[in-house]
Amino acid sequence: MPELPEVETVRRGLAPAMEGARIAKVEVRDRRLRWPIVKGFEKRLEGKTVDGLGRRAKYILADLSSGDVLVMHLGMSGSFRVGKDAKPGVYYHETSKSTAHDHVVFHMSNGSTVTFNDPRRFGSMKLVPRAKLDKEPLLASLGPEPLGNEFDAAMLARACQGKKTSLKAALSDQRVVAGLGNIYVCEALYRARLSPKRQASTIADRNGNPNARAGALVEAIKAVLNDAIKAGGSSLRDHRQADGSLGDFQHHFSVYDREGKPCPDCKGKIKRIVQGGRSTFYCPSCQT
DNA sequence: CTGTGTTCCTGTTCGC
DNA sequence: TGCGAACAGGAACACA
Repeated sequence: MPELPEVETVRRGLAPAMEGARIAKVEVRDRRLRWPIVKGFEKRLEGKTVDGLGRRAKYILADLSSGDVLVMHLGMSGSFRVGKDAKPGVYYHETSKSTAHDHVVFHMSNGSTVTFNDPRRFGSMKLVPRAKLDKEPLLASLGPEPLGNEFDAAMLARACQGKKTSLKAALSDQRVVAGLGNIYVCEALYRARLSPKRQASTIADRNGNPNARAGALVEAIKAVLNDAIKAGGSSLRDHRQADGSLGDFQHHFSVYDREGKPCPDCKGKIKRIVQGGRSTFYCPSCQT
């Protein structure tokens, strides 16, 4: 659920509380995330300063004064909340009276409390020495950042060259382009007027050079991500921003979760199909 | 190597 | 109203 725009929104929400601040204490209330939080995790963080908060694909990266980087992923249901001077073990933020699923709490020296909540526990936290970050398996095979200058039609076409799989599957593959998930793949394909069922290789010629479809797709991806970040991300279900407010990009969805509703363009019915076990929403008449 | 299917998990929604 | 089934989805992993 949290895709690139949501993760970027979360990063921006955490920055005021964490950047330049020292981690005074770490409480791990449940170590069972996607991978167990390792023994010694807390001690390796306590007393260290967060020099900067960055993002790569759907990962948030906290640069620490110790030379470690804290690599965090929200999984599908992960969220952060920022509070002030919370009482340990009582409650951790004003926006919730419950500590259910509050798995990790960072008490910052500036009085802020940063709480990681994740009901489904698909999220993860891992400490990696900065010098080894480029070798980190979680990050090493990620494709280009879609909002970076280096991501263009030529690069996307090359990544899709010879691919027999669908455009939906290709864009969902983090090795092709990093940070898209089910929602923004659907929305980008709609904006580019390309069918999710189209073979991925058809955005390139036989030499891997981009055609007009590749150009349209790159522009659509960048536009939809920028629009979503501007709106503070989407908040399907209960996904909140770090300050507790709700993003509102879901009100701008053209096709996602709109089965049977009219296409904004041709007014035909939006269709839902299943690809790779996941729902795909698209307009069969506009998207070819 | 490539492409596809399975699995982890729990809150929400839906049909009876 | 209550209850079980279906569904949601990021990404590692297994497998053909």
